[in-house]
Amino acid sequence: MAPERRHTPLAPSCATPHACPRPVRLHALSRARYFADLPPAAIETIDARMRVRGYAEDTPIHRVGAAATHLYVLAEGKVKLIRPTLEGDDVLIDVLTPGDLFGSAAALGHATYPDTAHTLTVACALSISARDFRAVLVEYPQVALAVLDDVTQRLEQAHTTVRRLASGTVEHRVASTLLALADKAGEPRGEEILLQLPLTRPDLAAMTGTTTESVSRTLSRLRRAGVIATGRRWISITDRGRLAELARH
Amino acid sequence: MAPERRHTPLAPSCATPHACPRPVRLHALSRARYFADLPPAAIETIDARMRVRGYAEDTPIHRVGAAATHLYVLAEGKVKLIRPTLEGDDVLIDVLTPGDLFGSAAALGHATYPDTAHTLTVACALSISARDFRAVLVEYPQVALAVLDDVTQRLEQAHTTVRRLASGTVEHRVASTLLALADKAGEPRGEEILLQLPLTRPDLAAMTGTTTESVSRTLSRLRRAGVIATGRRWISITDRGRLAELARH
DNA sequence: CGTTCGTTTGACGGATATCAATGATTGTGG
DNA sequence: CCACAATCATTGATATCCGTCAAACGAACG
Repeated sequence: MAPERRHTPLAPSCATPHACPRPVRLHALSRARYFADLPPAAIETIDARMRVRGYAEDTPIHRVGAAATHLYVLAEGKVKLIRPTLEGDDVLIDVLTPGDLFGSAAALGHATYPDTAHTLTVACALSISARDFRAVLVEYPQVALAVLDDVTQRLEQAHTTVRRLASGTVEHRVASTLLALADKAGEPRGEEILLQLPLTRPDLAAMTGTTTESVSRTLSRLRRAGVIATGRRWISITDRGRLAELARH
Repeated sequence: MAPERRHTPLAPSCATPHACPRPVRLHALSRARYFADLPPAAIETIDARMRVRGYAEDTPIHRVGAAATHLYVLAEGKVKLIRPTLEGDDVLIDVLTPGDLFGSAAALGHATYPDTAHTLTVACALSISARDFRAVLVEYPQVALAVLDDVTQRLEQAHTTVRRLASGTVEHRVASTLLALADKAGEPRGEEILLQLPLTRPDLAAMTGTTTESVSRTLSRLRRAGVIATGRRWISITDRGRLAELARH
């Protein structure tokens, strides 16, 4: 079935944690969609108010229930947003990629974070206090508009997720979740699209509202159908068209 | 079981459609959280850029796929946001109450609306073109912050909905959906909380990701347990504590 | 009074959660 | 370099929840 068997095709998380030198910071800032259109001087000003920190793989950046003091902009790596249910199991709300804003509860005067941000890979995030953030928004209205655009887009995305979860069979949900992930964090590898995420079966189950076993069974079926290739903590999409077909019908 | 049987306890939608006189408009504007803190002069300025329209019950305000030209602020009534799945059935994404912003795709440069806004009751909405809206945001940074707060809050809400849909049985989802609705549109009626919404079983099914029949069965069970009282297009919560119990456990 | 729409209930089969065990991959320490 | 432990993934068997089909019922409206 699968042309060949590979081991961990994911690019190694070789970036050194806890090291984000100033050029990297500035680059990250200018790449973040909020600041892309600002003059370099303004970016420097904003940079002065932000702090940078690197995080190792599988590390919490902020935890649910903790005091919400800072906002974050993801500069490098992938981060998952998880929200605990009252029964103890977590739901994977969203996967963040560089440029995404998170921890925005802080800007709202919320006392605590409603969810936990957890690194999937080695990551680097910029943080800014809620007060400073609001000051920047007032000072640069175009930034406020850009942030608003981003959050609105995320809201759309969340609504799409709601639609996804509310409809269809496990196979539908898994297929369309894989497509969404491919769009967000997929990397073309010749014919296939490799999901550059160390996602486990429990992670996928938490995203699709099902169980580890059902996800495994579904992926096995898709693998036998030649639509995807999977391994330990990685998934590659070999037939995007057919996958979209399965998600839709 | 139920102490007494009532017919349509919902307050009649007696407001005259298509009539939103200027004082009502100004009141609505100042009540909308975006403009609450602005001086009256600023509110008048903004009002000048907005148009008002009344809508009859069960009427679309904007349809999915239509050109996204305007944003709306709900001034009166209740509106549901629905998004069609590719299979034809709709998913009820959110229920809007006065003060809520919707149609915000227009502000993002999206060509078309990603969802349909449909009135549940007689309603009144203010509309403003995307261009004018952005102008207002630049002119009044505090408004931009307020709007950002609102959208962020809605994002949180959407994430909560995702969590709800991704976990538990139909009974869990129905119970927690009822609680969310009670918080948003509930009206205390002595001991009980009446949901001031003409929600049908299909509507609830579209919110909880299940079928009309399953919703009906679940509600019947809850009714027999004395937790709620139901009728044609209305639901009342008689034992909020127990309902929360069912949603949690 | 009859029609219509919303709701309820029953029966049945299939999808899926659950329980349980096995297999595969990675990393660790000898 | 190998063996072991730990983690992740897979597969099977079974019970059950829930979606589907079908029919009857009740309230609202003209």
